[in-house]
Amino acid sequence: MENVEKVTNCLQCKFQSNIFRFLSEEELSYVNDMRFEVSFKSGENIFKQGGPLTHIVCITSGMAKVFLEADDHSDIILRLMKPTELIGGPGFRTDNRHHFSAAAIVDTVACFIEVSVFEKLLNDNTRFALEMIAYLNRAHIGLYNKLLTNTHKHMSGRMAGTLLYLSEEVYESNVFETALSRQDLADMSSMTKESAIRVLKEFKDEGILNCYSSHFDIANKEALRKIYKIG
Amino acid sequence: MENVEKVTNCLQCKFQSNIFRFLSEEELSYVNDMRFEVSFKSGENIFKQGGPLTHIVCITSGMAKVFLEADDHSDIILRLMKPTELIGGPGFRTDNRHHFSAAAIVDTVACFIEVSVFEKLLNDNTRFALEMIAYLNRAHIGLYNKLLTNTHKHMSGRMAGTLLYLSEEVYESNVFETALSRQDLADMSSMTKESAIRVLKEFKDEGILNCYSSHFDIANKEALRKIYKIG
DNA sequence: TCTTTTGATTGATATATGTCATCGGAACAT
DNA sequence: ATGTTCCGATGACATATATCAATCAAAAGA
Repeated sequence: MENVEKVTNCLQCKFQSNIFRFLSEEELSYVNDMRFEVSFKSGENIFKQGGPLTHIVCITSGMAKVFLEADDHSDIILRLMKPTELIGGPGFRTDNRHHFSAAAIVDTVACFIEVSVFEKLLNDNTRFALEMIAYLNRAHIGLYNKLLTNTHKHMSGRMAGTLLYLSEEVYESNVFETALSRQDLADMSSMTKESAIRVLKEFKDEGILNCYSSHFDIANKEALRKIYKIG
Repeated sequence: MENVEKVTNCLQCKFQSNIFRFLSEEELSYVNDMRFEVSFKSGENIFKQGGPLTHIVCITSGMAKVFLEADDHSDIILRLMKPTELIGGPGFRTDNRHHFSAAAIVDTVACFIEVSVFEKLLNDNTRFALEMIAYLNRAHIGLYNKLLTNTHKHMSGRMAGTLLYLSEEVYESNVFETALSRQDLADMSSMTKESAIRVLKEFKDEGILNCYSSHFDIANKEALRKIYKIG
C-alpha cells in the first residue's frame, strides 16, 4: 500500500487524467522498483530532441518546458510540465528517438522509467493500453488547437492563449510568478521576443494585464479570452 | 482466407503501416461482417468536425481531404486520404466527437466500421493495441512537422512542402493531375489563395515547376527540397 | 566596488503576407 | 445564345510582423 501511494504520487498524470489508475498493486509496485530519480538545475536539458528514447520521464518536483527545436535554432514550446506529469514521446514504439527536447526551467527532480517497463505494462494490462490510447488522443486534440492558433491567429490572440494557458493550466491563478523569460513566452506564442514584449505592453496599456519582470497579474480575463477567441 | 484478403484489401493502412496485420482470421472476418460501404460525390462531406464519432472510416476508392475548420471559416488541410487508408480521430476513447472534417475531393467510396468493433479488437488483442499506439505516435510526429513548417517557414518553404507531399506521398510521381483547387493548396500551406498562386508562379518563373490548371510537373525536385529545408 | 554579462525594452525600418478590387475564361444552367 | 457562377490570375495597397540597432537595468563575477 505504501508502494501504491508512492507511485501514484510520482506517476499520476494530472494533466491528461491518471493513466495509472488501472494498474494493479503488483504492477504499481513493479513500476516503483524500476524507477529512479535524477536532479536537474534550472536550464539543464532533461532529454534532447533526436536523442534515444530509452526512458519515460515523470516530473517529481520543479517544472520543465517541452519544446521542438527547428533547423534555424528557434524553438516552439509545446507545453510546461508540472510535478506528477508524464513525458513520453511519439518515439515510443516507432523510432525510439525523442521528437522534442525537455529542459528544466527551475531546479527540477524527475523520475525515469525504462521504456521496456511500459511495454510490459501495456502488454499485460489491456485497460492500461486503452487508457494510453485515450491519453495520446487527448494530446492530439491539443496539437490541433496549437496548429489552429499558431497559424490562423494574430500575435495578440496567440499571446492571449499563452497567458490563459499559464493562468489556467499551469499556475492555476490569475496572479503568478514565472521562471519563463520573455523569449520563452515568445516561443510559446510563435513570435519573436520583441513582438512578445510589444504585445504584453499593449495588454498593459489596455489594462488587461499587469506585469513586471517575472510577476504577472491578469486583470481582465474576459477581455483576454475574447482576444484569444477573435484572433 | 477470402475474407482476410477482402478486409486487408479494404483496411490495410498503407500510410502508417498496416495496423491490421496482427489480427487473427476470425477477427478480420468479424470486422468484415461489421463493415458497410457508402458512396460520396466529389465535394461532399464524409464526416464533420464537431459531429459524433460513431464509426471509423476507411477509404475504398477515390480521395478525401482531412481538414480542421477554424472559427473564421478558414480551413487547414491536414492530409489527403487514399484508398485503404484509415481515418480514426482523436475523439476515439475521449469525447467521441470528430475533431476534424473529411470531404471527398473526387467521387469516393468509404467503408464504415463501428467504433465498438474497434474497441472490442483493442480489448481482445494486445498486439493490435500496441500497434494502434505506434500508429498514433507516427501521426503525432507528422503533426510536429506540420507545426514547425507552418509556423516557422516562409510561404515558399510551406508550398514546397505541400508539393513534395503531393508528389511523394500522394501521387507518387513528379507529374500528376490533381482534383485540388488553388484554395486547397493554400489550405494545405497555411496561406491565402492569392499567395498560393503567386508562389506557384514564382516556382514557374524559376523553372522549378510547370503547372497549368490541374496539371503539375515538378521539374527540379532538388531545388524544391532545398527551398523546403531552408524555409 | 567595478566590470561584465544577460535579459528587457524601445524605436526605426524592412519585408512578408493579407486584403481588396478587377478581369478573363471555363463550366453550367436557363 | 446568353447570362451566371466559380475559379484562376494579377495589380495596388494595407498591415502585421520580423529585423536591426541602441539603451537600460539588473544580476553575476572579479
